[in-house]
Amino acid sequence: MKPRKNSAAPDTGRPANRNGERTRERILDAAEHLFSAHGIDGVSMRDIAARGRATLALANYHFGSKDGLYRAVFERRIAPVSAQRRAALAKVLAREHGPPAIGAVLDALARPWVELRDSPGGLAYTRLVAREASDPAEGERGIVGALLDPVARDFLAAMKVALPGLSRQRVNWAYHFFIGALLLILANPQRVKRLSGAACAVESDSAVVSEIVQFFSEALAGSQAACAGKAVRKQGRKKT
Amino acid sequence: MKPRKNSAAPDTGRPANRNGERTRERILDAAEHLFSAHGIDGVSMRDIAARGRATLALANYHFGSKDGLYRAVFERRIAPVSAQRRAALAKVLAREHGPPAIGAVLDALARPWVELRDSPGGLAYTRLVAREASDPAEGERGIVGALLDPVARDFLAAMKVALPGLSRQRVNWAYHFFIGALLLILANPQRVKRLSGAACAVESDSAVVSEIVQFFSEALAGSQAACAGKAVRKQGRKKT
DNA sequence: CTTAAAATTGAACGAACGTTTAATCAAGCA
DNA sequence: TGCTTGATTAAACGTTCGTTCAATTTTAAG
Repeated sequence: MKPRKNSAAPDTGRPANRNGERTRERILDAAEHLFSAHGIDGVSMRDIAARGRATLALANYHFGSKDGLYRAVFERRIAPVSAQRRAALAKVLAREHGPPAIGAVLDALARPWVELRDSPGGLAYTRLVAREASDPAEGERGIVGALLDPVARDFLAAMKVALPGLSRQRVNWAYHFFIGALLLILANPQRVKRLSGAACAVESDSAVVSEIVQFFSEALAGSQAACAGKAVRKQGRKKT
Repeated sequence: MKPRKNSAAPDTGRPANRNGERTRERILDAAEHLFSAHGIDGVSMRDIAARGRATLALANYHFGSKDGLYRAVFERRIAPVSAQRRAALAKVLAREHGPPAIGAVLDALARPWVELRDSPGGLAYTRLVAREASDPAEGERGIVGALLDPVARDFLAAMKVALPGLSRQRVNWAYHFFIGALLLILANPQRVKRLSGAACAVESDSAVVSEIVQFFSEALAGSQAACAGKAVRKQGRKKT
């Protein structure tokens, strides 16, 4: 009678009511949009149910609680985008001659998110992820830690490989600065438009992510070259 | 009987109840802490009043409404920190020989915020500002636009002066990337700690802001040098 | 001391909140 | 056809929300 559980993989033998799946997704769409715009505490279950053309009780029936619905919104899209990021990273790391280019790593890190924005609801989802990752109370919910951190660690490791000349501290900081820049642009591009107007074309997400990747790539490549130069000048080795 | 108005400057002839001012500040302290931790919708007026050792009705008496209290929290600290930032910027721009150093501009931009964190409640305030600036609905409230944007435009102009070799687009993007990195570190350093552990010392705010300033300074100085080199090589002028 | 304004209180208002319950509907299977 | 099970509904649960009001206390001034 009562699922009351997140059925992330409904691969049970039961065919399950197809109509039920469709309403489930309608509610998820509504929740995704409203949560991303106003946060989990700024939206009521009634608002979500109404926007998803469903009953209040039905939303609780499918997701158990408001917190369950919030988590389900994240879990719905995380697998595909994480797979895309991992695949892009693997392709970058597959190069055999020399360390991977830092620009390619950063692109694999950010591009899947911005490509997600072209799909319906994708824009709202990226804003929701940005909101959650910036929330000081994020650790209590554990969503970021469970869904985003594993992939993040892979990219951190890849960045260290791509930047052998930089210290671990430097690479770590660079990662977090990069994520911070990306999240702010994803979450609130309105202020960029307000302050910079025509000087920054916020409309094209793809162009924006290219700008971020290029900026940080040049910064890190330059920093690594400077450090290598210092090392060569000081120690007289590492001529490869 | 009823003030119902924000008395930002209580310079009326009336001395006003001294005890009233103290409770006002107690309520503001409580609101600052709770709003920064859970957002405006994640906290009730009752929670705030209780933490400020005041009555629920008293909080509404002093600030009119929940939204008024939220705005009052921002307005209480914005003047000093903005003055500090403007003073620091003026000192940087006062140098007569050559354009100002970009690192000094960025330091004047970020340092007052991190210094604010040493005062009681300052840490909560910076997190609250970061939360508000990252909120997609920030434009509707207008707090950022009214209190933060004016100073931001001054720093944007100063950055263009400090980086004459870079295009306006590039400088604008750099500003927003810098703010994004800064806001994420201010709002949620827990994830940095979780992912990078001992590699990133999040404990010292001053060290963190130095790291950000250094990273972006080197990136921008390097980018400008590269562009200048290209220009010299291509066009053969601008030898000063 | 008197008095008016400011500060503070307890109590209540109606509305909205998340959650639950019991009943009904729709479908696949025996 | 009956039966089982998931999907869906209307209604209500008790709680908490922001706001308001009338009354009281505190303060500063005449």
